[in-house]
Amino acid sequence: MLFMRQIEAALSLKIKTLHGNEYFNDLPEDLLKEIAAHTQLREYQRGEAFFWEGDPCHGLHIIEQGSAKIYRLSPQGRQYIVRVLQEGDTFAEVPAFDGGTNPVNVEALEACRVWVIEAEFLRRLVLAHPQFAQKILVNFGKMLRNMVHQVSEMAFYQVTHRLARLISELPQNDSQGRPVPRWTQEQLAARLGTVREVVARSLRELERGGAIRMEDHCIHIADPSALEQWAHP
Amino acid sequence: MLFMRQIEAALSLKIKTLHGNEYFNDLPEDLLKEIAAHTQLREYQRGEAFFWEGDPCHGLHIIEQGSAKIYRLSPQGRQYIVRVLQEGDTFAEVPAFDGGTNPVNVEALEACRVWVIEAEFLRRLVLAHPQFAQKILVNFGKMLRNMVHQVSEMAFYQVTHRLARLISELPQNDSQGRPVPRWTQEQLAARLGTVREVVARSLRELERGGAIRMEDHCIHIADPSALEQWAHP
DNA sequence: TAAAGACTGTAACTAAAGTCACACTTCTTG
DNA sequence: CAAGAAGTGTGACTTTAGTTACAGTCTTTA
Repeated sequence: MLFMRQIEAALSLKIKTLHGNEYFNDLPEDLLKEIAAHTQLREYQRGEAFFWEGDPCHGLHIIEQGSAKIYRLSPQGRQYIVRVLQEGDTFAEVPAFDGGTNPVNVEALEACRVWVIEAEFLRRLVLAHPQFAQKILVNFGKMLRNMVHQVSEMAFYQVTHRLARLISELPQNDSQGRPVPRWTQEQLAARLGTVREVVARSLRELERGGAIRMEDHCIHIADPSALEQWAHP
Repeated sequence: MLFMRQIEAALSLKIKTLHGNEYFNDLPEDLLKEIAAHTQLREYQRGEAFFWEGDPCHGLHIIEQGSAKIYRLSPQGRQYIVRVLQEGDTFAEVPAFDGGTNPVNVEALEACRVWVIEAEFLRRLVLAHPQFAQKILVNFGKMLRNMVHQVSEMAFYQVTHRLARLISELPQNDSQGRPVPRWTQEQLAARLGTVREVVARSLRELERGGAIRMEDHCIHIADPSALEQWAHP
């Protein structure tokens, strides 16, 4: 059994992190100090759950190090990955601000360090600092646009097209330029809302068409314009 | 060719409407008066577009009368209905608050009267009145939860199950208790992300199973628990 | 009220997605 | 380093979804 670990962190480190975050980067120094007092650093192992769907929400999360997946499970045990989180990404905004339970599961893909800012405190912050509220609002808008895109893509396109689009959008490196871990076929399938075998089939189809090339199980884009043809039919 | 019509509306009517809306119902009277000055009433015919995807946003919309659909179109011309709007519903919050273009198309299903509140003015309002911002935030959260649900339902369940769920959630009457217009098979299909013929097939399947009964093309729930079985497999 | 348009029902067929089975190849990790 | 776990490749098969086609019905509306 694995357990999340709470880490001691210096005030200065907390403030530095907040400074680097899109939500907090232009708030006054003394306010950051106050926020820092409601911020904790946590550590998770690969495969460990941050929280489960239906859990009460701990707070707003910011990934300091590592990566994670946001996903839902069907009653039959199938997984759908809503989003993959990289360093610097924030998540759990929705329950943090509406006070409801977590709508999704989140699990570490690699060992992770994560900042958690108390939800209750943030809701007070929103009421005191409207320009902060506005940033959250804009980000919620971005997420909603994204979701509308995701759901209509699922409705319109078949697996090979969605796979082509996913491949062409996969980041090769994280924000510090280090390579990100490659996706397994199982993960690609869960991201696309299908099963592993179908992804394998679609990969072969893209390879036969010359759009990609597999090299010891890594996907390389062989012909970007051919891939684009697949992605935008 | 049809054209949207701008309607003169008394200040008192505008204020009465704002009072009845979840976003504005607890703002002070003199502020409502100011908002009303930035609010217009518009009228649309059945089938007329409110706006198109990619258009700049006019403002926050509130349906005074009628119903409408929010949808996206595939390059092949397939339609996916993101949401159906009834009286009292608000929409276009996302572009109104993030200042971007409309992410979706909206079209009147019946003749509509719609209030439009200037986007530019609302963005100033958010900065001046944090409790207003918070309401928007909570509503954005509700929409995001909804979208996560929609996309994972699409990934997990097949058409007949999604159809069963849709049928069991279809409102029979609007907020004033008047019957809402029934959905065509084409519309059901667009809502579910499939095509008309498949919906027809699935309807027959649900009928053979005794969950529903068709009576001159209207869907009646014959056995609620059987329908639940289909909806939550 | 006749014609056009929108909607429904259904069958036959094709294509895409999902399931099952199993061999093979890495990676952990005791 | 050996054993197990996790991941991959692939073929055969079943099921579900999408396409095509066309007849019949109901509603507008000229």
